[in-house]
Amino acid sequence: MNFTLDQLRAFLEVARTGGVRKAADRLNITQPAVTARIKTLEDTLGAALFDRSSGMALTKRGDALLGYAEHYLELGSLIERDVAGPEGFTRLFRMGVSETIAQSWLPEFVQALRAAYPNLTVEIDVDISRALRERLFENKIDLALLMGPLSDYRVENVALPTFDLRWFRAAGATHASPAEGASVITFARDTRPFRTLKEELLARYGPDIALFPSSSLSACFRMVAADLGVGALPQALAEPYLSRNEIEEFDPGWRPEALTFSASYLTGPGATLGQAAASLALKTAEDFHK
Amino acid sequence: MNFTLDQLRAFLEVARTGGVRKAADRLNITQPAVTARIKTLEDTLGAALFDRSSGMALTKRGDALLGYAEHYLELGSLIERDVAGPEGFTRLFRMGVSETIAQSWLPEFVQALRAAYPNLTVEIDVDISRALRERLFENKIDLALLMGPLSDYRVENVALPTFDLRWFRAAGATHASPAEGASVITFARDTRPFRTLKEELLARYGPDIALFPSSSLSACFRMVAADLGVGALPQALAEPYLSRNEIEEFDPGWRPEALTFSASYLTGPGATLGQAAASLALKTAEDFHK
DNA sequence: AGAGGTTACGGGCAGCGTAAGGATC
DNA sequence: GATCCTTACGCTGCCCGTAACCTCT
Repeated sequence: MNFTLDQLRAFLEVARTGGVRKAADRLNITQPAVTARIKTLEDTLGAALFDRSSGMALTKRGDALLGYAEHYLELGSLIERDVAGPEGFTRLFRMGVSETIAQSWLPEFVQALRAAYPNLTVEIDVDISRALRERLFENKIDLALLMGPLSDYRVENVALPTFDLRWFRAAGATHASPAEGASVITFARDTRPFRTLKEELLARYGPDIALFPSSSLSACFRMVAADLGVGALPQALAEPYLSRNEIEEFDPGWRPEALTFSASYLTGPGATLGQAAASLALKTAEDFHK
Repeated sequence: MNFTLDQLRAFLEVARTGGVRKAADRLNITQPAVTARIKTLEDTLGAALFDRSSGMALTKRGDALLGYAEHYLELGSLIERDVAGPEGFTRLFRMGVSETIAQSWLPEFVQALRAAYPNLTVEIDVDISRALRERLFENKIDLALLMGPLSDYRVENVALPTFDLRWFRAAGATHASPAEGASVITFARDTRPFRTLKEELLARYGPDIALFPSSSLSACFRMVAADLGVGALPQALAEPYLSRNEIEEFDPGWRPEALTFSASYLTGPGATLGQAAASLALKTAEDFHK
């Protein structure tokens, strides 16, 4: 009579999602592996846990196991929280990061994370915030560093320092300005800053302003330097271009509102590491912003 | 972060007994295996659990783990009790049996046990009750079928049918009787029946009665049949010798008191199987005694 | 035919026992 | 030197992923 935590996790995930395939996705293992775990668990317990005839429905015994299994995993995360040391976290930690952060203090953060948890395998996924949100809810990433807090009861948000947006243009292009019809280069379509900026520009200058969204922030800066338009971009990332004299800041009389970021993770058992990493991200970001 | 129930069991046993060696004894594995389990557990938790400098004392973290580990094992036995089926008991079940029972309904009991729990590996150890008692407290056997209830708060006793003792002599040896100085053949030295019988004989017939203790009950019967003395032996085991006309019963005017047996097991988590087996033993014994 | 679950199979790794090696009293 | 605990090592058995198979719609 010896079952493992992995088996119980697989059991719970199948019971919750109602399918072996979905459970396998969430557990990051192959689908036959989930089948095998369930089968082994059923063998060691000597009882059928699922009724396969109508699509993996819980049997009576499976239902009885449900509560115990949850209790088990809770205990596991309590141990993780109260007795495990930093070196105990030997596993994959998947982060989703929006590009603004990836371009600023992400390296320092990863370094700090690896120093604090030396056995952690860190996997980084740079994408737009909307995609990160989805991936977080799908449990495909453990921590998301993205724009704005996520308002969902399942999510814990740690507010990060904001990024001020400033106007930039190619160095010496003294007349370029949105007021004079210059194109505006900014974030990828489908992001919140893009939409608010678009509305703001429409309200201030009418419908003729062209917006060039780019999925790469550094591409934005390079396009600004090449005088393809002016940019409303994070001040914190402009320094290298400014010091190389490729771009210059200017003031058209207003600024887009600052970008708010948060470190967000799903709550519930197993969130210990997400919580710790979010705090560390906040600390790193504060150091970075002086 | 993946620890095993086996690791927690080893941890608990070392913490309780204060030694790796003793823990290994109780867990029925070698001592290096215990070391390895503890080490692996410490590695996966990334924290030292024992302070080796002064003989395996718990560290602060080890102490914190203690309560959680106990809770874990409790949950494990709850699952065993509530969701596992009979086929789930795939393990070694060690029984200690006193010879009287081994000679009577033990085969039927083992058969019934194996039918109820087909995956059980049953190990049988026939010895005198005093030795069985020790082995039970050392956790070297899971169930003891022995004489009399064990009065200890750790032990649960299920009363079994008693065995009446009768007097037997060789068939046709009409004059053999303890009153006429015949030797008395009975149980092994160091058993309770031996002592009470000895006192009784001393009180009734004086110090001249020779007592021949034998460690084998069937040897007792054969010695009686060979007219080496008379026997005070369990009636229930006499039938084959009576029907083959090798021995006969006689009445010297009194009988030793009946033997009381019990199925005894240690209480606590993990006693599910002991409890079930004890009930089954009672049922089998009652059937045997008609 | 396609989606979802199980079975077959080969490779890697973990955990056991035996045997040898410290450390501490 | 005796008593514990740990390390070394070969072996077995488990569990994963790949790939083929089954079954129901």
